[in-house]
Amino acid sequence: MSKREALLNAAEHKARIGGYSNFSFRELANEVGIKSASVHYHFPTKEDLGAELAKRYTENFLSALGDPEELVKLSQDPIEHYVGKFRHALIADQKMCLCGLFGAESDALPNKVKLHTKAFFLKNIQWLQKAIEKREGANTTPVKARNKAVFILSLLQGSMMLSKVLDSNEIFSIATTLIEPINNH
Amino acid sequence: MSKREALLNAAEHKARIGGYSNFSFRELANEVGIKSASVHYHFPTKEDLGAELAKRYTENFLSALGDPEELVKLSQDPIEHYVGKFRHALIADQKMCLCGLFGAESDALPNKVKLHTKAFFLKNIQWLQKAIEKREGANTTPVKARNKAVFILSLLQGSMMLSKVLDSNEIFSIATTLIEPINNH
DNA sequence: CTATACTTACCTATCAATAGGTATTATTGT
DNA sequence: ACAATAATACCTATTGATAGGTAAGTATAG
Repeated sequence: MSKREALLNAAEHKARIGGYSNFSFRELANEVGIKSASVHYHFPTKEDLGAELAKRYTENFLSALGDPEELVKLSQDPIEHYVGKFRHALIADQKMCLCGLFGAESDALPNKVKLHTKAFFLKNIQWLQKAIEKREGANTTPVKARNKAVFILSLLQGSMMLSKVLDSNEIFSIATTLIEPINNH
Repeated sequence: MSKREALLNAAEHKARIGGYSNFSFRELANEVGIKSASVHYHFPTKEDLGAELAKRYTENFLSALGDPEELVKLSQDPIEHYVGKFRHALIADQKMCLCGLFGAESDALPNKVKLHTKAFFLKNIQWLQKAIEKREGANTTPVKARNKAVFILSLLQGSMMLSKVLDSNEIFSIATTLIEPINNH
Protein backbone atom coordinates (compact mmCIF):
# COMPACT_ATOMS: atom_id res chain seq x y z
CA MET A 1 0.00 0.00 0.00
CA SER A 2 1.34 3.40 -0.99
CA LYS A 3 1.81 6.11 1.61
CA ARG A 4 -0.82 8.15 -0.20
CA GLU A 5 -3.38 5.38 0.19
CA ALA A 6 -2.36 4.82 3.80
CA LEU A 7 -2.85 8.52 4.51
CA LEU A 8 -6.33 8.46 2.98
CA ASN A 9 -7.24 5.34 4.93
CA ALA A 10 -6.08 6.88 8.21
CA ALA A 11 -7.89 10.13 7.42
CA GLU A 12 -11.09 8.29 6.53
CA HIS A 13 -11.00 6.38 9.79
CA LYS A 14 -10.66 9.54 11.83
CA ALA A 15 -13.09 11.61 9.76
CA ARG A 16 -15.79 8.97 10.03
CA ILE A 17 -15.54 9.28 13.81
CA GLY A 18 -15.32 13.03 14.34
CA GLY A 19 -15.55 14.84 11.02
CA TYR A 20 -13.20 17.06 9.07
CA SER A 21 -11.48 18.57 12.09
CA ASN A 22 -10.81 15.17 13.63
CA PHE A 23 -7.74 14.47 11.54
CA SER A 24 -4.51 16.44 11.23
CA PHE A 25 -1.45 16.18 9.01
CA ARG A 26 0.66 15.39 12.07
CA GLU A 27 -1.51 12.51 13.25
CA LEU A 28 -1.85 11.01 9.80
CA ALA A 29 1.90 11.28 9.24
CA ASN A 30 2.65 9.54 12.54
CA GLU A 31 0.23 6.74 11.74
CA VAL A 32 1.76 5.92 8.36
CA GLY A 33 5.36 6.56 9.46
CA ILE A 34 6.34 9.72 7.63
CA LYS A 35 6.73 13.36 8.67
CA SER A 36 3.87 15.80 8.58
CA ALA A 37 5.65 17.97 6.03
CA SER A 38 5.74 15.00 3.66
CA VAL A 39 1.97 14.77 3.70
CA HIS A 40 2.00 18.07 1.81
CA TYR A 41 3.85 16.31 -0.98
CA HIS A 42 0.86 14.04 -1.58
CA PHE A 43 -1.81 16.61 -0.74
CA PRO A 44 -0.83 20.30 -1.04
CA THR A 45 -3.44 21.44 1.50
CA LYS A 46 -5.84 19.85 3.94
CA GLU A 47 -8.66 20.94 1.66
CA ASP A 48 -7.15 18.84 -1.15
CA LEU A 49 -6.87 15.84 1.14
CA GLY A 50 -10.46 16.26 2.33
CA ALA A 51 -11.76 16.62 -1.21
CA GLU A 52 -9.90 13.50 -2.34
CA LEU A 53 -11.28 11.67 0.71
CA ALA A 54 -14.89 12.49 -0.18
CA LYS A 55 -14.27 11.74 -3.85
CA ARG A 56 -12.69 8.35 -3.15
CA TYR A 57 -15.42 7.47 -0.65
CA THR A 58 -18.12 8.28 -3.21
CA GLU A 59 -16.40 6.26 -5.94
CA ASN A 60 -15.90 3.24 -3.69
CA PHE A 61 -19.46 3.40 -2.38
CA LEU A 62 -21.03 3.71 -5.81
CA SER A 63 -18.92 0.96 -7.34
CA ALA A 64 -19.73 -1.35 -4.41
CA LEU A 65 -23.42 -0.73 -5.11
CA GLY A 66 -23.17 -1.86 -8.71
CA ASP A 67 -25.80 -1.19 -11.34
CA PRO A 68 -29.39 -1.18 -10.02
CA GLU A 69 -30.68 -2.45 -13.37
CA GLU A 70 -28.52 -5.56 -13.03
CA LEU A 71 -29.91 -6.25 -9.55
CA VAL A 72 -33.49 -6.02 -10.77
CA LYS A 73 -32.68 -8.37 -13.65
CA LEU A 74 -31.39 -10.88 -11.11
CA SER A 75 -34.69 -10.52 -9.17
CA GLN A 76 -32.90 -8.85 -6.28
CA ASP A 77 -34.51 -5.92 -4.46
CA PRO A 78 -32.10 -3.02 -5.11
CA ILE A 79 -33.42 -1.05 -2.11
CA GLU A 80 -32.74 -3.93 0.25
CA HIS A 81 -29.30 -4.19 -1.34
CA TYR A 82 -28.80 -0.46 -0.75
CA VAL A 83 -29.91 -0.61 2.90
CA GLY A 84 -27.48 -3.49 3.35
CA LYS A 85 -24.54 -1.28 2.42
CA PHE A 86 -25.47 1.22 5.11
CA ARG A 87 -26.05 -1.57 7.62
CA HIS A 88 -22.57 -2.86 6.87
CA ALA A 89 -21.02 0.58 7.40
CA LEU A 90 -22.77 0.88 10.76
CA ILE A 91 -22.40 -2.67 12.10
CA ALA A 92 -19.13 -3.90 10.60
CA ASP A 93 -17.22 -0.59 10.46
CA GLN A 94 -18.98 0.74 13.58
CA LYS A 95 -18.68 4.15 12.00
CA MET A 96 -20.81 6.83 10.39
CA CYS A 97 -21.01 7.38 6.66
CA LEU A 98 -18.16 9.78 5.83
CA CYS A 99 -20.40 12.02 3.79
CA GLY A 100 -23.12 11.87 6.42
CA LEU A 101 -20.70 13.47 8.82
CA PHE A 102 -19.31 15.89 6.24
CA GLY A 103 -22.87 16.74 5.23
CA ALA A 104 -23.84 17.72 8.76
CA GLU A 105 -20.94 20.14 9.01
CA SER A 106 -21.03 21.13 5.33
CA ASP A 107 -21.46 24.86 6.03
CA ALA A 108 -18.10 24.88 7.78
CA LEU A 109 -16.26 22.81 5.17
CA PRO A 110 -13.73 24.14 2.64
CA ASN A 111 -15.36 24.56 -0.76
CA LYS A 112 -13.77 21.61 -2.58
CA VAL A 113 -14.71 19.24 0.23
CA LYS A 114 -18.26 20.54 0.31
CA LEU A 115 -18.65 20.07 -3.45
CA HIS A 116 -17.51 16.45 -3.35
CA THR A 117 -19.80 15.80 -0.38
CA LYS A 118 -22.69 17.27 -2.31
CA ALA A 119 -21.81 15.02 -5.26
CA PHE A 120 -22.06 11.97 -3.01
CA PHE A 121 -25.66 12.77 -2.21
CA LEU A 122 -26.64 13.66 -5.76
CA LYS A 123 -25.17 10.41 -7.08
CA ASN A 124 -26.85 8.37 -4.36
CA ILE A 125 -30.22 9.94 -5.11
CA GLN A 126 -29.69 9.18 -8.79
CA TRP A 127 -28.82 5.56 -8.02
CA LEU A 128 -31.90 5.12 -5.83
CA GLN A 129 -34.17 6.86 -8.33
CA LYS A 130 -33.01 4.53 -11.10
CA ALA A 131 -33.39 1.52 -8.79
CA ILE A 132 -36.98 2.46 -7.95
CA GLU A 133 -37.84 3.17 -11.58
CA LYS A 134 -36.43 -0.18 -12.69
CA ARG A 135 -38.12 -2.08 -9.88
CA GLU A 136 -41.54 -0.47 -10.13
CA GLY A 137 -41.66 -0.04 -13.88
CA ALA A 138 -44.85 1.67 -15.04
CA ASN A 139 -46.14 1.96 -11.45
CA THR A 140 -44.05 5.06 -10.81
CA THR A 141 -42.85 8.31 -12.38
CA PRO A 142 -39.41 9.96 -12.34
CA VAL A 143 -40.65 12.53 -9.82
CA LYS A 144 -42.23 9.96 -7.51
CA ALA A 145 -39.14 7.78 -7.75
CA ARG A 146 -36.86 10.69 -6.94
CA ASN A 147 -39.01 11.63 -3.94
CA LYS A 148 -38.77 8.10 -2.61
CA ALA A 149 -35.03 8.19 -3.19
CA VAL A 150 -34.73 11.36 -1.09
CA PHE A 151 -36.90 9.78 1.57
CA ILE A 152 -34.85 6.58 1.77
CA LEU A 153 -31.50 8.37 1.85
CA SER A 154 -32.72 10.78 4.55
CA LEU A 155 -34.02 7.95 6.68
CA LEU A 156 -30.84 5.92 6.35
CA GLN A 157 -28.57 8.86 7.19
CA GLY A 158 -30.73 9.88 10.12
CA SER A 159 -31.15 6.41 11.58
CA MET A 160 -27.43 5.79 11.26
CA MET A 161 -26.79 8.89 13.30
CA LEU A 162 -29.39 7.95 15.94
CA SER A 163 -27.90 4.46 16.16
CA LYS A 164 -24.46 5.92 16.77
CA VAL A 165 -25.46 8.40 19.44
CA LEU A 166 -27.79 5.98 21.23
CA ASP A 167 -25.26 3.19 20.76
CA SER A 168 -27.94 0.80 19.53
CA ASN A 169 -28.01 -1.06 16.23
CA GLU A 170 -31.66 -1.84 16.90
CA ILE A 171 -32.54 1.77 16.15
CA PHE A 172 -31.29 1.27 12.59
CA SER A 173 -33.37 -1.91 12.21
CA ILE A 174 -36.51 -0.20 13.48
CA ALA A 175 -36.17 2.73 11.11
CA THR A 176 -35.30 0.63 8.06
CA THR A 177 -38.10 -1.87 8.66
CA LEU A 178 -40.51 1.01 8.09
CA ILE A 179 -39.12 1.66 4.59
CA GLU A 180 -41.18 -1.06 2.93
CA PRO A 181 -44.67 0.25 3.80
CA ILE A 182 -43.71 3.53 2.14
CA ASN A 183 -42.48 1.78 -0.97
CA ASN A 184 -45.72 -0.08 -1.35
CA HIS A 185 -47.75 3.06 -1.00
CA MET B 1 -28.35 39.54 28.58
CA SER B 2 -25.64 38.13 30.80
CA LYS B 3 -22.21 37.35 29.41
CA ARG B 4 -22.85 33.70 30.23
CA GLU B 5 -25.96 33.66 28.08
CA ALA B 6 -24.21 35.59 25.32
CA LEU B 7 -21.39 33.03 25.34
CA LEU B 8 -23.85 30.16 25.04
CA ASN B 9 -25.69 31.91 22.22
CA ALA B 10 -22.48 32.53 20.31
CA ALA B 11 -21.34 28.96 20.89
CA GLU B 12 -24.69 27.56 19.74
CA HIS B 13 -24.55 29.61 16.56
CA LYS B 14 -21.10 28.29 15.68
CA ALA B 15 -21.73 24.72 16.81
CA ARG B 16 -24.88 24.47 14.71
CA ILE B 17 -22.79 25.32 11.66
CA GLY B 18 -19.69 23.22 12.17
CA GLY B 19 -20.02 21.13 15.32
CA TYR B 20 -18.11 20.99 18.58
CA SER B 21 -14.76 21.96 17.10
CA ASN B 22 -16.21 24.99 15.33
CA PHE B 23 -16.19 27.23 18.40
CA SER B 24 -13.27 28.26 20.59
CA PHE B 25 -12.95 30.18 23.84
CA ARG B 26 -11.10 32.93 21.98
CA GLU B 27 -13.77 33.45 19.33
CA LEU B 28 -16.62 33.35 21.82
CA ALA B 29 -14.85 35.83 24.09
CA ASN B 30 -14.25 38.25 21.20
CA GLU B 31 -17.86 38.07 20.14
CA VAL B 32 -19.27 38.93 23.56
CA GLY B 33 -16.54 41.43 24.40
CA ILE B 34 -14.55 39.75 27.15
CA LYS B 35 -11.18 38.01 27.29
CA SER B 36 -10.80 34.33 26.55
CA ALA B 37 -9.50 33.63 30.04
CA SER B 38 -12.72 35.07 31.44
CA VAL B 39 -14.75 32.43 29.68
CA HIS B 40 -13.19 29.94 32.07
CA TYR B 41 -14.85 31.81 34.92
CA HIS B 42 -18.27 30.85 33.52
CA PHE B 43 -17.29 27.44 32.16
CA PRO B 44 -14.23 25.77 33.68
CA THR B 45 -13.53 23.70 30.56
CA LYS B 46 -14.79 23.48 27.00
CA GLU B 47 -16.42 20.18 27.92
CA ASP B 48 -18.51 22.01 30.55
CA LEU B 49 -19.54 24.64 28.02
CA GLY B 50 -20.44 22.00 25.45
CA ALA B 51 -22.46 20.00 27.97
CA GLU B 52 -24.34 23.11 29.08
CA LEU B 53 -24.98 23.93 25.43
CA ALA B 54 -26.57 20.56 24.69
CA LYS B 55 -28.51 20.67 27.96
CA ARG B 56 -29.90 24.15 27.31
CA TYR B 57 -30.74 23.29 23.71
CA THR B 58 -32.66 20.21 24.84
CA GLU B 59 -34.57 22.14 27.52
CA ASN B 60 -35.50 24.96 25.13
CA PHE B 61 -36.53 22.55 22.40
CA LEU B 62 -38.68 20.40 24.69
CA SER B 63 -40.37 23.36 26.34
CA ALA B 64 -41.09 24.91 22.92
CA LEU B 65 -42.79 21.65 21.98
CA GLY B 66 -45.16 21.74 24.90
CA ASP B 67 -47.19 18.77 26.09
CA PRO B 68 -48.35 16.43 23.29
CA GLU B 69 -51.46 15.53 25.29
CA GLU B 70 -52.53 19.18 25.29
CA LEU B 71 -52.11 19.38 21.50
CA VAL B 72 -54.27 16.33 20.94
CA LYS B 73 -56.94 17.78 23.26
CA LEU B 74 -56.96 20.91 21.09
CA SER B 75 -57.43 18.69 17.98
CA GLN B 76 -53.96 19.59 16.73
CA ASP B 77 -51.79 16.95 15.09
CA PRO B 78 -48.77 16.73 17.43
CA ILE B 79 -46.60 15.16 14.71
CA GLU B 80 -47.26 18.04 12.33
CA HIS B 81 -46.49 20.37 15.23
CA TYR B 82 -43.24 18.50 15.82
CA VAL B 83 -42.22 18.60 12.15
CA GLY B 84 -42.92 22.34 12.21
CA LYS B 85 -40.26 22.87 14.89
CA PHE B 86 -37.65 21.20 12.71
CA ARG B 87 -38.83 23.12 9.66
CA HIS B 88 -38.38 26.32 11.63
CA ALA B 89 -34.85 25.39 12.67
CA LEU B 90 -33.95 24.68 9.05
CA ILE B 91 -35.76 27.54 7.27
CA ALA B 92 -35.73 30.38 9.78
CA ASP B 93 -32.42 29.64 11.54
CA GLN B 94 -30.88 28.20 8.35
CA LYS B 95 -28.96 25.88 10.62
CA MET B 96 -28.76 22.24 11.61
CA CYS B 97 -30.19 20.90 14.85
CA LEU B 98 -27.39 21.27 17.43
CA CYS B 99 -27.80 17.73 18.65
CA GLY B 100 -28.05 16.41 15.10
CA LEU B 101 -24.56 17.72 14.52
CA PHE B 102 -23.27 16.60 17.92
CA GLY B 103 -24.89 13.21 17.34
CA ALA B 104 -23.02 12.68 14.08
CA GLU B 105 -19.67 13.32 15.76
CA SER B 106 -20.69 11.78 19.10
CA ASP B 107 -17.84 9.25 19.14
CA ALA B 108 -15.36 12.12 19.20
CA LEU B 109 -17.18 14.20 21.82
CA PRO B 110 -16.11 14.63 25.46
CA ASN B 111 -18.20 12.38 27.71
CA LYS B 112 -20.42 15.03 29.34
CA VAL B 113 -21.34 16.50 25.96
CA LYS B 114 -22.09 13.07 24.54
CA LEU B 115 -24.37 12.22 27.48
CA HIS B 116 -26.43 15.41 27.10
CA THR B 117 -26.67 14.81 23.36
CA LYS B 118 -27.92 11.29 24.02
CA ALA B 119 -30.49 12.72 26.44
CA PHE B 120 -31.82 15.01 23.70
CA PHE B 121 -32.64 12.01 21.53
CA LEU B 122 -34.13 9.91 24.32
CA LYS B 123 -36.39 12.79 25.39
CA ASN B 124 -37.47 13.47 21.81
CA ILE B 125 -38.31 9.81 21.24
CA GLN B 126 -40.31 9.85 24.48
CA TRP B 127 -42.19 12.99 23.40
CA LEU B 128 -43.02 11.50 20.00
CA GLN B 129 -44.03 8.16 21.47
CA LYS B 130 -46.44 9.86 23.85
CA ALA B 131 -47.78 12.03 21.02
CA ILE B 132 -48.48 8.99 18.84
CA GLU B 133 -50.08 7.08 21.71
CA LYS B 134 -52.36 10.01 22.56
CA ARG B 135 -53.27 10.62 18.94
CA GLU B 136 -53.90 7.03 17.93
CA GLY B 137 -55.40 5.79 21.18
CA ALA B 138 -56.23 2.09 21.09
CA ASN B 139 -55.00 1.78 17.48
CA THR B 140 -51.39 1.48 18.62
CA THR B 141 -49.15 -0.09 21.26
CA PRO B 142 -46.21 1.40 23.19
CA VAL B 143 -43.77 -0.60 21.06
CA LYS B 144 -45.37 0.41 17.76
CA ALA B 145 -45.54 4.04 18.89
CA ARG B 146 -41.89 4.04 19.90
CA ASN B 147 -40.88 2.53 16.57
CA LYS B 148 -42.76 5.27 14.74
CA ALA B 149 -41.08 7.84 16.98
CA VAL B 150 -37.64 6.50 16.05
CA PHE B 151 -38.65 6.53 12.40
CA ILE B 152 -39.88 10.12 12.46
CA LEU B 153 -36.89 11.46 14.34
CA SER B 154 -34.48 9.64 12.02
CA LEU B 155 -36.21 10.97 8.94
CA LEU B 156 -36.26 14.54 10.25
CA GLN B 157 -32.61 14.52 11.23
CA GLY B 158 -31.57 12.94 7.96
CA SER B 159 -33.65 15.18 5.73
CA MET B 160 -32.40 18.24 7.58
CA MET B 161 -28.86 17.20 6.83
CA LEU B 162 -29.62 16.48 3.16
CA SER B 163 -31.35 19.85 2.85
CA LYS B 164 -28.29 21.60 4.26
CA VAL B 165 -25.73 19.88 2.08
CA LEU B 166 -27.84 20.11 -1.10
CA ASP B 167 -28.86 23.64 -0.16
CA SER B 168 -32.52 22.92 -0.87
CA ASN B 169 -35.44 23.32 1.50
CA GLU B 170 -37.52 21.28 -0.93
CA ILE B 171 -35.64 18.15 0.12
CA PHE B 172 -37.03 18.59 3.63
CA SER B 173 -40.55 19.01 2.27
CA ILE B 174 -40.30 15.90 0.11
CA ALA B 175 -39.05 13.74 2.97
CA THR B 176 -41.58 15.01 5.51
CA THR B 177 -44.53 14.69 3.12
CA LEU B 178 -43.88 10.97 3.16
CA ILE B 179 -44.34 10.77 6.95
CA GLU B 180 -48.11 10.62 6.80
CA PRO B 181 -48.50 7.41 4.75
CA ILE B 182 -46.39 5.66 7.40
CA ASN B 183 -48.49 7.02 10.21
CA ASN B 184 -51.65 5.71 8.63
CA HIS B 185 -50.15 2.31 8.13
C1' DC C 1 -15.41 42.89 53.65
C1' DT C 2 -16.29 39.80 50.42
C1' DA C 3 -18.07 37.49 46.56
C1' DT C 4 -18.79 38.32 41.66
C1' DA C 5 -17.07 39.23 37.28
C1' DC C 6 -13.82 40.10 35.13
C1' DT C 7 -8.47 41.52 33.45
C1' DT C 8 -3.51 40.90 32.34
C1' DA C 9 -0.10 37.97 31.40
C1' DC C 10 1.24 33.93 30.69
C1' DC C 11 1.96 28.51 29.37
C1' DT C 12 2.13 24.31 26.62
C1' DA C 13 0.43 21.90 22.82
C1' DT C 14 -1.04 21.66 18.32
C1' DC C 15 -2.34 23.33 13.88
C1' DA C 16 -1.53 23.85 8.60
C1' DA C 17 1.86 25.44 5.83
C1' DT C 18 6.51 26.77 3.87
C1' DA C 19 11.47 26.79 2.73
C1' DG C 20 15.19 24.32 1.53
C1' DG C 21 17.54 20.06 1.29
C1' DT C 22 18.64 14.79 0.25
C1' DA C 23 18.52 10.45 -1.60
C1' DT C 24 16.46 7.25 -5.00
C1' DT C 25 14.40 6.10 -9.19
C1' DA C 26 12.91 7.06 -14.12
C1' DT C 27 13.33 9.21 -18.44
C1' DT C 28 15.69 11.08 -22.13
C1' DG C 29 19.40 12.73 -25.50
C1' DT C 30 23.66 11.63 -27.60
C1' DA D 1 26.01 2.42 -22.83
C1' DC D 2 26.28 6.55 -20.36
C1' DA D 3 25.65 10.95 -18.71
C1' DA D 4 22.28 14.68 -18.06
C1' DT D 5 17.84 15.75 -16.42
C1' DA D 6 13.93 15.52 -13.85
C1' DA D 7 10.46 13.55 -11.22
C1' DT D 8 9.42 10.90 -6.82
C1' DA D 9 9.31 10.54 -2.05
C1' DC D 10 10.73 11.87 1.53
C1' DC D 11 13.57 14.83 5.34
C1' DT D 12 14.70 18.83 9.02
C1' DA D 13 13.60 23.08 10.68
C1' DT D 14 10.72 26.75 11.25
C1' DT D 15 6.82 29.95 10.83
C1' DG D 16 2.63 32.34 12.51
C1' DA D 17 -1.70 31.28 14.15
C1' DT D 18 -4.64 29.12 17.24
C1' DA D 19 -6.06 25.82 20.69
C1' DG D 20 -7.46 25.09 25.78
C1' DG D 21 -6.02 26.21 30.15
C1' DT D 22 -3.82 28.60 34.53
C1' DA D 23 -2.34 31.99 38.11
C1' DA D 24 -2.45 36.28 39.99
C1' DG D 25 -4.34 40.69 40.11
C1' DT D 26 -8.27 44.39 39.82
C1' DA D 27 -12.62 46.74 39.67
C1' DT D 28 -17.22 46.83 41.41
C1' DA D 29 -21.54 46.08 43.83
C1' DG D 30 -23.98 44.57 47.94
